[in-house]
Amino acid sequence: MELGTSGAWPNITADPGWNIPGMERLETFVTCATDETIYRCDEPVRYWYRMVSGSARKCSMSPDGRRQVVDFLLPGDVFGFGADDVHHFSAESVSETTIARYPRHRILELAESEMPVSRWVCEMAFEAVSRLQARTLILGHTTALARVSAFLLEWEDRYEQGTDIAISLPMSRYDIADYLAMAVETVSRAFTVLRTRRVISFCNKRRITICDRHALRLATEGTYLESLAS
Amino acid sequence: MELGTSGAWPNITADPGWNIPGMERLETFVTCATDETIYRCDEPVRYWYRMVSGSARKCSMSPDGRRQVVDFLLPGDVFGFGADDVHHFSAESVSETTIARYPRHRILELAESEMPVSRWVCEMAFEAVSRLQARTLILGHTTALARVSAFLLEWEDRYEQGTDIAISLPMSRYDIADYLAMAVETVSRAFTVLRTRRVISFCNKRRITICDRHALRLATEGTYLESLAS
DNA sequence: CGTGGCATTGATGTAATTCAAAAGACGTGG
DNA sequence: CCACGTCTTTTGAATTACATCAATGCCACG
Repeated sequence: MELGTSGAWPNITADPGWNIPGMERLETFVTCATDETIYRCDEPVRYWYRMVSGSARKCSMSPDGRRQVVDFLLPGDVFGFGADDVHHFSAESVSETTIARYPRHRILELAESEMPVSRWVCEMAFEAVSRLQARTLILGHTTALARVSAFLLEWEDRYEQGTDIAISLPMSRYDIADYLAMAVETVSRAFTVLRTRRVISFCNKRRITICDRHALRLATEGTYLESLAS
Repeated sequence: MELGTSGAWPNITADPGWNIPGMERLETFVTCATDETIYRCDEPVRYWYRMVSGSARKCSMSPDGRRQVVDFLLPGDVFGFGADDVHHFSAESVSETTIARYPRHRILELAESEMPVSRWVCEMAFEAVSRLQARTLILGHTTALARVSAFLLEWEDRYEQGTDIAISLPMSRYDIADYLAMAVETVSRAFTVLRTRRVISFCNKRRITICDRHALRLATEGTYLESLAS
């Protein structure tokens, strides 16, 4: 999945449904270092984007300065698209990232004549819907432990790491907190509880292994692992 | 917007982008009383639906019995669609409702040949995305008062009630609680705080007027109206 | 006129935020 | 290589806000 940093690009045939005729002529690749801005809120939508490697976050800023992470983006995810012609969120890279981008108006033109492109746009939208719905269910949990557990299960599910057992969390605890709408300290405490009860273990602070998947699932329901307090 | 209960149906020309050639032959109308099931979770997707009048909710049930309201549906909203062929949520009417429904496979067939239909499907998906994103921002608020205030503002925005000043909340406090992921009592207390501080006023329990829109907006940021406690 | 579902209110315990501080990770430049 | 500063993560103590339990009021409906 890692494609390197720049220069000549191999064909992206790894992503299913990705060899859409006409699309490859529209795509250009860009690379981002960590914490670079991909697009800003209120900016006109010039491109649609597809994650090739790395990870990114989609954010919203409240007038009072609070940040919300609306979505984490992983390879295969298409983002920055929609009916509207201005971005309602900003997007930033979380780690070193490569992104394919497509001029918006040319995609829309192409979608008018090319049915496969049109169908592809639909599929992308459907995927975005299901990702957002999954996210809604996570945020719907009332306790901190349930939310963090649900987040880990979602992340494990989305983050296909090949045969690797450990899963990497490229984002900071702050990012996770802003994603789950809770304080950083609470996120950290939840991780600590899960670790001390041997539900997860740390390779390092941003790499974990899920030891007891069943306990994690129970934790999302708030039944097992009652609270953060011992 | 009220179309009556059955019999001959007028042309639905009120909804923008709604006279799609070929679509009207697919649509049939159904009416629901309050709290009727439109479709169940895990059921195969036979139809896609469009709200004509009334209101509905899309729900998810946790294994432990907790309910989450994923979305409220209002006239114009299209729901129950997606790439998948089983429903991942259930849908129930909140009040007396009329719904237009379209056989799923025939829509998909039609979308293959008819570009306007394909474009329409995209538009519906985009709308669903923006609705879900708005919802995510609401759930992202940390305090109860902020969430309830954000909900009211969203609802006012979506619920176009013509020239009427008051806005009606057809759903129960339980529905709101399950939508905002909080306890019913907390929702009730938030309403009470907003009422006693003259930010909103009640016509009756399910009909309110927003008196101080500015204060409501401030409340979503958690700055004004510090807490539920006096 | 009672019954049952919905809504509100009060009292209490618990869990999460907040404030504060320390420890760990990481890079920079001496 | 180590000292230093900054950022991230963790932990502790105090406070606040929410969930829960319990009770009452409120309608609508039979």
